[in-house]
Amino acid sequence: VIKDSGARGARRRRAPKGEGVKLREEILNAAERLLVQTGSEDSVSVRAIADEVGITPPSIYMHFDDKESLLNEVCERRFADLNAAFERAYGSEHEPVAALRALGRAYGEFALTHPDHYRILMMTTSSHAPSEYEDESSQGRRAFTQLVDAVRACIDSGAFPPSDPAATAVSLWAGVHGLVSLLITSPSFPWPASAHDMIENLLDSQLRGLLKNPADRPSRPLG
Amino acid sequence: VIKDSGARGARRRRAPKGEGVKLREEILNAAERLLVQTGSEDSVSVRAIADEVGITPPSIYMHFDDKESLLNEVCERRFADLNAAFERAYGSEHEPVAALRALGRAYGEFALTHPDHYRILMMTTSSHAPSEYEDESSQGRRAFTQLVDAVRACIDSGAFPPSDPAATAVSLWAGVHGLVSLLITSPSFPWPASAHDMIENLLDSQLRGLLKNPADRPSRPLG
DNA sequence: TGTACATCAGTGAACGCGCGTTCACTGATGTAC
DNA sequence: TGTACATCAGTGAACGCGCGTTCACTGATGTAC
Repeated sequence: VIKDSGARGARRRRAPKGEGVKLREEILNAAERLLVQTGSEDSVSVRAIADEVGITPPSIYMHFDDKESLLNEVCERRFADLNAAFERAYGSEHEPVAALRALGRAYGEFALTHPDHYRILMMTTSSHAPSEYEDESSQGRRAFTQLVDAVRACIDSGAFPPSDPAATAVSLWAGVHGLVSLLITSPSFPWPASAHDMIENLLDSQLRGLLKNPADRPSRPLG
Repeated sequence: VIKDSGARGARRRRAPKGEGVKLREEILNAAERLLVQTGSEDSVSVRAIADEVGITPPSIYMHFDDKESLLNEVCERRFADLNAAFERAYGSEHEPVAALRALGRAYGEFALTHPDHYRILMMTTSSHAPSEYEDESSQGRRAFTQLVDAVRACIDSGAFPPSDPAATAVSLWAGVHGLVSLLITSPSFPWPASAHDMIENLLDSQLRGLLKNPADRPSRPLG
């Protein structure tokens, strides 16, 4: 049996000195691509990643200690994206409540645009990120801190009555997270409206519940 | 090597005629026990279940077509429990808003008492229950219908303004589901309060956002 | 410009593992006589 | 009450599979002379 020397069988050109980082990057991208395609962490095997890149499995270990640290890095990268989206959204509004709402919308959009990343980041007890939240500087902590700050701004402006901003932030986070994670988990559920409309409806009623004077709210039809 | 004939090595007494159902039940219980202990569907292998029961793996196939239908049955059983808890909670209150609140509380309690079942039921895209919600008579559908009915009662009583009860039910479901699923997924997150307090706080602000006249609400301290 | 050589990115083969499932079988239970 | 026999619940061994990881190696790249 003679191996054909086409693209499939071709041996990878060895990376020149100092360009090993390139392959490392390629591996991360491939892992991410597979995660999106299969939608399950379990299907992303070291072998599959190597195949996707066009290298052999052992090569992975030149660039990563083990599978866990590889996936860990993929996740941190995506969390950084979420933070970027948060900053864009928050910067786009000046009124504190509107800015808070923009955060909620951005969060939901992020989740529904990257459902597979979202599932891995937020819907699994990731063994490979044991101290995700313990590390003050982690991307996850940064995102939550920004949400708390946004709630505090609403309290400071007098739009919300005084209360623990962290507790309120948790309620808001819970609402949007709950909705998007249900949408991701159960797409075949008979949802009463589009994802977008349900997110807006949820933010409506959540923010109304938080306002000091609900009559102040920017009016939106409900019925 | 002589096998000791103690409890370990003892061959199982063959079930007498008509009592095959007993072993079937034992298998389901063992699968459930393992699910709770390991907290992961992946660790519940056919071999582990057989071991837990004290039989050999092939015996499983006398009672179930395959692993999938076994796990499917375990899940439906737990959903039935949720429905029972719903009925108890709803029956315990006569005022519609209080009854709705009782449902929310019961849901959260169910999730936090059986976190591993909850994860499997509500936090994974269960390949083994593809038509969970399409089947009108499924336990999952029953639970959601009860929630919608409770919301409708609030609207009918005049406590909530007229709106689509299903859409409002989704918002409430999202909130409590979001909170408990975050608690389950990220126990090491620096939560600002106890699970119980956060659920109450969430229900407070959610219900306040839904009431026609928020001043009517049963007063609870917030600060 | 030409040659010998060190480096080290990537390879090929293999390891031990646990998985779901199958198959021909064993042997206690219950029945027919 | 005693014996021959059919049933069928549960067994033991094996199947093929994909997994993460290891190891000694190969051979193109880049360098020293």
